[in-house]
Amino acid sequence: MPELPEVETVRLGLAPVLVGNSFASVEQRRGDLRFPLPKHFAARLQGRKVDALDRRAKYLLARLDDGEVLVMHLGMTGRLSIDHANGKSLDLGEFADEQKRTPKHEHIVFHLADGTAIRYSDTRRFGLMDLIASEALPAHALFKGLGVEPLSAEFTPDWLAAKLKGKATSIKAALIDQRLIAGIGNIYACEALFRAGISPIRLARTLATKTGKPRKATEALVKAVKSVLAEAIKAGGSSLRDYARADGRLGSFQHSFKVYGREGKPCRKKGCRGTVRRIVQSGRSTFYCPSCQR
DNA sequence: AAGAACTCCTGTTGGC
DNA sequence: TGCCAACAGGAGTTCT
Repeated sequence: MPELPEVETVRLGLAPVLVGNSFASVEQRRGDLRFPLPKHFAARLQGRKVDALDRRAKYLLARLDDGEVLVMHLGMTGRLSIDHANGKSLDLGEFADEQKRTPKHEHIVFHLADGTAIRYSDTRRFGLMDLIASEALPAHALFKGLGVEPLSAEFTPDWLAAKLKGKATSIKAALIDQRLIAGIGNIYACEALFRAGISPIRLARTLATKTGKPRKATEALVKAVKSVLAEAIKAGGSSLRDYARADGRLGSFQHSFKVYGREGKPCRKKGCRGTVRRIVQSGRSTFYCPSCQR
């Protein structure tokens, strides 16, 4: 579900209410999400102040005043929504009387000192939360293997070519491999490849020369990845099924999709008469235009 | 050891 | 209408 732009949008929406605030209490309605929640989760959060809210890949990192970090991953259907104490929450209206504030898939509620509540719901429960000491984060299993941030200055054609050199997998699979580039998921991989005019089936190693130097296409791909992610963040992410911003508003980047979810529809590239196709690569749908993506 | 397949979980959708 | 298979912004684990 949420990829880098959606997680970043949630971070931007959450930071103003969370940073500088503290946890008055935490309601934990089950013992696990994808994995068991950490021992004494609610108790360890109680009274802690949030010093900063960061993002790494698709993880949100709430840095606490005791040196621990509240790590959150939204999985496919995880959703954080702000429930302002004064006035009604935009997200809660639908649950009005019947299910009185305990919707079926709302698993955790963070009650903040100022009366605001932050509600975490996750239908499929592929999300995760953990509490990890700040200094232990880089070496932690969840983080130590993560690749480069695609919007950072580190992500360059030279860097990418060096990583793709000799890779036998498809470029699409390489793009969503979090050990290489951290934060790209199925949608933005498809959209970036379309922008760059590169076929998702193309072998990753063909994006590098024999000596691991970038080609024209490598440069186009880096540019495409950065631009599609930046534009998606500006649009507040993409809202398809479960994703909404922390304040309940929807993102709008789904209206800018050129290939994702458009199987059988005409290619949107100027002058191209192709038709968008859907194929399956390592179990995930890939959408692309066979006529203008080579 | 790299790369692909399988797995977790629940809900929705489309075809017969 | 009902039933069932396919599919969904992810990623750790297990196979080949």
